[in-house]
Amino acid sequence: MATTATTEKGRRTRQRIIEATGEQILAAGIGGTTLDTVRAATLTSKSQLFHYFPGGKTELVREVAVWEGEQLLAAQEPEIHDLGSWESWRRWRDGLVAYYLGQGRWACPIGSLATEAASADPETSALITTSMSAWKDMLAAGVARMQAAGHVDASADGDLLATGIVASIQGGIILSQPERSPRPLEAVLDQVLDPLLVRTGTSRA
Amino acid sequence: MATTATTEKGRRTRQRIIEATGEQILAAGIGGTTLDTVRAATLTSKSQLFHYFPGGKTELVREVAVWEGEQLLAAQEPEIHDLGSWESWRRWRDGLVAYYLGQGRWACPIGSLATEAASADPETSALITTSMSAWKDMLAAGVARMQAAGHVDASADGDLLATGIVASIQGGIILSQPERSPRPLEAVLDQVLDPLLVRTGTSRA
DNA sequence: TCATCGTTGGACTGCACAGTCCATTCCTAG
DNA sequence: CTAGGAATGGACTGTGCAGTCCAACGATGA
Repeated sequence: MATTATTEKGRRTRQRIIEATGEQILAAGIGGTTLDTVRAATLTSKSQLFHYFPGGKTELVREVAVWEGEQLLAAQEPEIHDLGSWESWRRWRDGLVAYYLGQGRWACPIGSLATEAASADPETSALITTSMSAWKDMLAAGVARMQAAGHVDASADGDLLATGIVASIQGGIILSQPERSPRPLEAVLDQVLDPLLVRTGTSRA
Repeated sequence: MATTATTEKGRRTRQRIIEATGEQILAAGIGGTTLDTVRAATLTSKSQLFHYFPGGKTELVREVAVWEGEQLLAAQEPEIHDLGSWESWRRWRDGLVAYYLGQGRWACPIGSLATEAASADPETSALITTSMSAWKDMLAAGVARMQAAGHVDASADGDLLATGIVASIQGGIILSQPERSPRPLEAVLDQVLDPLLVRTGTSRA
């Protein structure tokens, strides 16, 4: 498999294709993204697309899924590695909302891929699940840190809580999308983060 | 516009087309649903599709969106009109999970349409928003009933809470989908319903 | 019984788009 | 400066699919 990327130049071209495709998918969905529009946006040719992605569109979409997954986590640095205090959670929350806001479009690169790929390409679907799990695990680690610090009930199921947070983000974005407003996302995030943010030292029965 | 449905027979055919299309969209997405597969599934002909839906696939999808919106609310009867007690909320919650479970596939007819249509057809997107809002409003009314009965803080923002619930459902399903398990959905639902179910120590086994 | 309108059948058109193929240019090592 | 592999250009093919068109069938009222 020495085919796909050998030269530095080649790697950059390949990366350019992935990123442009990601943007188009975010804006128009997988179905609304064609190899021709990608080609136009990247000033490449058809042969390059198949040179770097022999598996065609399917493979390209998969690479996009992986890339977006990494980007999403990267966008949450450095807070995602902290999350050991209420302040850190809040900064993380604000940063996340800002990230989606900066996206221009109210859609999660991963979430939108998830729904569309689920019924089309199981392998892409699996990649996305991996991303989601990694994300959830980092949040769960944060919850565990809160518990270790005694800020949160040790009896709470951190994994379940983290799952709820991720789900809330996804659902919040779905509702934010048509409204073109961060409100729904913020509303649901605040609700689900409540147990982490609210109890300033005192626990709520 | 007497074109679309005059006879009883015609109306039934039209409805059959809508429902079959809905099923296919749920299973394969809008992009994965073609007029030919719909034609095959309904034992109709191309001309019938365009006879009943002169606007073509676009119009058909819109009708599906409306229909699914109604179905979703209908599936929550009669609890959705109550929601004045913890028990009612719990029954509603269980019924909803059961509904999605019975769907065979972990996808919300409305939610999956939402993401895919958002970037393709603004009008369909608007229809879905309407459905979502109606849904949210009914839940908000339930919250208000809980408040009126003194079961929930009167100071809570019912509309925001309802938004959070809907968002949680959508997000929960996204995560439930690849896992093929109701867990994530249940996890997030329980978290967001917590303020409604937990208060004043009664119930919540 | 005929006339009219709704319903149905299915062949046909046109296009958008994934994927193929070969020719050409660019880069770098030797 | 040259040979070979990588990178690029772009014409071409095949097909899946939305949408068109016309011809036939069926019911209902006059």
